[in-house]
Amino acid sequence: MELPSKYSPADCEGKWYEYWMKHKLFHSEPDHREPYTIVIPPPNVTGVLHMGHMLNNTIQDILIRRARMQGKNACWVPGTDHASIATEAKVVNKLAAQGIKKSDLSREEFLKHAWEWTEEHGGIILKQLRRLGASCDWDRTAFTMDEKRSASVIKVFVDLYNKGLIYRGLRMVNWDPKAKTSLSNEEVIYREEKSKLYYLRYYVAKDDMSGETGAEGEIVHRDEQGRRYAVVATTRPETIMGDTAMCINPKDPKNQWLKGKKVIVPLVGREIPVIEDRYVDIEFGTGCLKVTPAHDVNDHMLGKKHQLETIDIFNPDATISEAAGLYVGMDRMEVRKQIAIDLEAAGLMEKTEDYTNKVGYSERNADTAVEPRLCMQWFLSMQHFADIALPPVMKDELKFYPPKYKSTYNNWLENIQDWCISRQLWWGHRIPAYFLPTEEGAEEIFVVAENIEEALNKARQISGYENIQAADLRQDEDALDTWFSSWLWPISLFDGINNPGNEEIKYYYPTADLVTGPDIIFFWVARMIMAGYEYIGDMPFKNVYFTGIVRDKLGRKMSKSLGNSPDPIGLIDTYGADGVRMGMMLSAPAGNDILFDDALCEQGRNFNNKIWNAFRLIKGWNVDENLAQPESSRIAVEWFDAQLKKAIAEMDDLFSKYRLSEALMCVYKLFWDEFSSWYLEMIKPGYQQPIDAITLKATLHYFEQLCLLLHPFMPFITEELWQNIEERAEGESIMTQQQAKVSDFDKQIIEDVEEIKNIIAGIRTIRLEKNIPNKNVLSLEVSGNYKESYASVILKMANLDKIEKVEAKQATAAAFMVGTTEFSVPLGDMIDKDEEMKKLRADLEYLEGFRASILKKLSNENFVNRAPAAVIEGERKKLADSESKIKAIQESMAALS
RNA sequence: GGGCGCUUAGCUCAGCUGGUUCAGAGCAUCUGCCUUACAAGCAGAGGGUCGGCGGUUCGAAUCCGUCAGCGCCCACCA
Repeated sequence: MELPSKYSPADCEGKWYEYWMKHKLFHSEPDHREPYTIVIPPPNVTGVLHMGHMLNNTIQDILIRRARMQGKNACWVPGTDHASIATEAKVVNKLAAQGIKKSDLSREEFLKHAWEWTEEHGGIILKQLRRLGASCDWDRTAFTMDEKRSASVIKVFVDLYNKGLIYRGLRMVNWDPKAKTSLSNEEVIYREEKSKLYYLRYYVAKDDMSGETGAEGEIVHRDEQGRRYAVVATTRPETIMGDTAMCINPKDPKNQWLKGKKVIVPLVGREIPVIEDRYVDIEFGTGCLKVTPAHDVNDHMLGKKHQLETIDIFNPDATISEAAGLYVGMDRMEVRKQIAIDLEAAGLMEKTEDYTNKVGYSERNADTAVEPRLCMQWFLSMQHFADIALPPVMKDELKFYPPKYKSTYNNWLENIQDWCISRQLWWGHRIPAYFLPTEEGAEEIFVVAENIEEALNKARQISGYENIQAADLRQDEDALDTWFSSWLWPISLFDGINNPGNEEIKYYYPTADLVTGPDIIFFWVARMIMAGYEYIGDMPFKNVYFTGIVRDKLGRKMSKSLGNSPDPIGLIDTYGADGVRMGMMLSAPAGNDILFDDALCEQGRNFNNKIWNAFRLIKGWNVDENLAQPESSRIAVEWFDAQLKKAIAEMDDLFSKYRLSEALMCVYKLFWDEFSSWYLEMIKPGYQQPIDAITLKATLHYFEQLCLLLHPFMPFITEELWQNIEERAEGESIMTQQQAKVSDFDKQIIEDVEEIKNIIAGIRTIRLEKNIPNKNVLSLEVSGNYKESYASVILKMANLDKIEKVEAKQATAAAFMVGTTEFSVPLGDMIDKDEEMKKLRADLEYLEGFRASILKKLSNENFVNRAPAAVIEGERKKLADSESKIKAIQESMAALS
């Protein structure tokens, strides 16, 4: 068989993925084996693969493939999320491009467009995951809005409502004026922004202009006519139309004179009372606060406390409403500019100052500032859920990797606020609440039920509505927050809501690991834990692996606007899926941000070639059944066995700690350094010479074992090579082979060979320094002890003709030390005495310094008296070693001169 | 304002229940090699007083304090 010298991913990847699919190797059914389940964090149905997905899914695939190769029944369930607000926004934009306005469509018409869009773009991302090699059980592909998942959501809503945990109320919520929907607190991102602080004049109403000077410390403003006014500092002058009070701190000496007065809202001319509340910070601005109960969370709180009127001056799209009386129809941002000009012109603007404050933005509409708005919404009471979800994490029953996120989690749950679950959107699960017809202005009456029939039944039990018909019921227009379906994901995927206690949920739940980003710890992770305990009574997953954020090599977030986000599929085309997977993993310790660089994929690709070429070498050998196994090969085989077992133990430990990049590095070094650079060189027959059967068999076995260890990281090339190690039956795959289990190994031989390697390296260094080609045969002389039983390996690896024990080294030999033994290579007149002397002197100097420092330590009474015996013993040994080395060097120097 | 975390070779990071597995790894760099597995490679080499200062200790990258810089999360100062 003739193999090319470079591995070609394109020739292998598609082929083997199809093979795996054809033989249903990703599919899982409950059986007697231990289950190992991962549910994918469902990407947005219309999304495309980005680097974050690549990282996340590479990790999941590594975990799932490894579990499979350890005899577990591995099940990785894929799916997509309907992402209500994001998808709806995309559909709205697409329709707008076609000249269709959402407001011109009925709900049904809009949903038809949305489904079309979903079907057109849906699942692209899942197809892309196949290029990565993701071994998902595609037969189980789910969608958060498919039939089962939708039924689960509705059932849970009704259940929680019946439990009294869901309620409806008029609250101040975060309002996205672009999407015209409410948002949960978690969906608001605060950004620091440069703005202005406007100081406005609020004249005192019906001012008698008395009170020449107030009490001590009072500050009374007067204009040219002597009229008194208060100054209010605000960042939002456009909301003054909604002012219904001015508030001062009752203890504020500056503003005592305002007590009990009324002031006039500038421009608007309305009189509002001055109220007193200790909420107001005396030190901030002038100590006077304008109160706009409809448009600020704190003002709303003040409004309720002091029974203030609420004037909502905004329309849902944040243009000014009729109620404002001024600037009606204008956008809030425009009004801010205009009103500043008008206030200035009217002499009502005292001054402006530059100011930095935090403005909330919608997570999905990054350019739209969120507006606090009072409206009727549905909420989920969270205290109950916090109570059940906090302890298991704090007690490490459910583990977080890295554990630092426990504090974040704890912090959020201890300050939990109710979850606003309704969204004024159409794309999503419609809230199963049905309103009964009522008189205009009367309190609303509704029933919550899984479907219209049940709703009708419930409605008919309400007095006065015994004869109500389905057509009289009006379902709530709102949809549920996307996360209200995602939080059920680990349960609903196995139909555990609709069909509690079914075989699948019993078998696959709790899942093993969740792999996700820390950015959705509140949105999703915490809420899944809540739903898990509420509905199954158990954790949804045993471990959470938080990945970092993928950044570019300069540490910047990847973003479209920066153009620093590589196209994942393009990367796979260039470096191969295995190369890219390795590139991702090489720099991804759990929880750390990863600084992605193409060079890492290149390293991955290079590693592929290394593996490929090692295989070419082994495959190229001819076996001679009559050939005896050389001693050096016997040692090599024995040594590598230990080395392999050692690495397996290390990897096992690293995997148990979710240190995947270190596990990869471990097998990387095992393959490249130990196997390729040492083992293969030790057993390599001379050019065109045959190899003995025992060594070849062992080597093929080791190669296969290495492939098994590498497979979770690089599935394609390992399958390709595994299939070529020997003839395999159709349907067989490396995927389903079992990796070797951890076992004891010979530590001594590893230690011994390390010493032998040092001797070989010493000789190689001499060759390099003296410019002696590898093919020139040298001899080695030893003064002292060394592991003679390994002589055959040294002879072969260093190309020596003999190793002789001598009393003292020859004057014309280049020497080096390994441990306390001196080795030398006689070089005759090739030696440069001065050069050699210089080197020896430097070594001597270093050793003498070293000895001095130990002597100093050992003569320190405190040290000798207090340090443990073992430590002192160690120091004594160091001293003895250094002294024998010094002696050897002095002898060499004497011989040279 | 509250909380969490980070600072170790040029880069990315490991080590942090104190002492020969303590100064490490990978990449990058430098030197010499196109030696028939691999130049996407081989063989060698150099490189850090572990952010600053103070303390505890016989002994500190490791524990304590403090300062500086960086990052993240939470919070209603207009």
